Amino acid sequence: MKPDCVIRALSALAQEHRLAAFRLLVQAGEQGVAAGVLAEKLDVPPSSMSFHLAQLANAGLVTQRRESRSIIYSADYAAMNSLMGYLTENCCGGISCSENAECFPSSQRKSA
Amino acid sequence: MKPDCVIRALSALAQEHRLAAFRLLVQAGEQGVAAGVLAEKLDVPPSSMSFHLAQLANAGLVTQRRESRSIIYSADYAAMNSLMGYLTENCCGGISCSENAECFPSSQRKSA
DNA sequence: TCCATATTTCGATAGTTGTCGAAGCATTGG
DNA sequence: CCAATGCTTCGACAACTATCGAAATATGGA
Repeated sequence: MKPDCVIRALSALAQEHRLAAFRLLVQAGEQGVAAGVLAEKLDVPPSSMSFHLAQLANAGLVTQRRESRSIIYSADYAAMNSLMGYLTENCCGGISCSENAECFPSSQRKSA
Repeated sequence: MKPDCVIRALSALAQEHRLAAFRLLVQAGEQGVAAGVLAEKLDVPPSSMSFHLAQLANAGLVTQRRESRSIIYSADYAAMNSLMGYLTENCCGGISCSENAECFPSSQRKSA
């Protein structure tokens, strides 16, 4: 993961509403959550939510897909793993935990 | 670690010069690095460097101590571990790597 | 004491970010 | 084809952030 990309990912998560949204998406797993549902759960106007989701998408931390009228967002676990890997390697003394633990959706956790 | 504190830590790291400075501090270990040395290594004016170091300190990611005329900054591994723990628990599907791996200064790594 | 060194604080300024209503676009149902 | 729904884009504005020179503060040595 390039430093530039790391900065964007960290910036994306370094905001109250975006961190909260991302947590919800991680909990939701592959199934994802619609933009409107996130807006309602976080009590944020749709246009603001859209702005924040765009930032998360730009950082590569979430993916989006249309499903009928809704746009469903999902956490990108691979991107989050990359970020964690970078932080572990470069900001944590270099002890890697990605060798023996990866980040997975909670749905996989339960079945694993 | 409180969400508010997480946001501050992420914000602190979400900046080119600060991320670079923190990486250098992590590499340096307990010994730390003087503010002026960081400024020179990163090619940033002293006043700018001071501003960034204050942000890292405010986020609790670094500690400072005076040593003669210099102010020595050191990475706070415990704070970084807390951050990693929060991210692992809340943004990563909940698979914890802090159970079997902690973040330590590179000096400890070599001797461990 | 006086000067040099190391760093921070202050102040001005440019740029970026967050907010949110209004308007626009895509999709579905009548 | 029209209206309703779901979401995004646009535009304006306030708030925050980064930058950096100049001045202030702290320390150590002559």
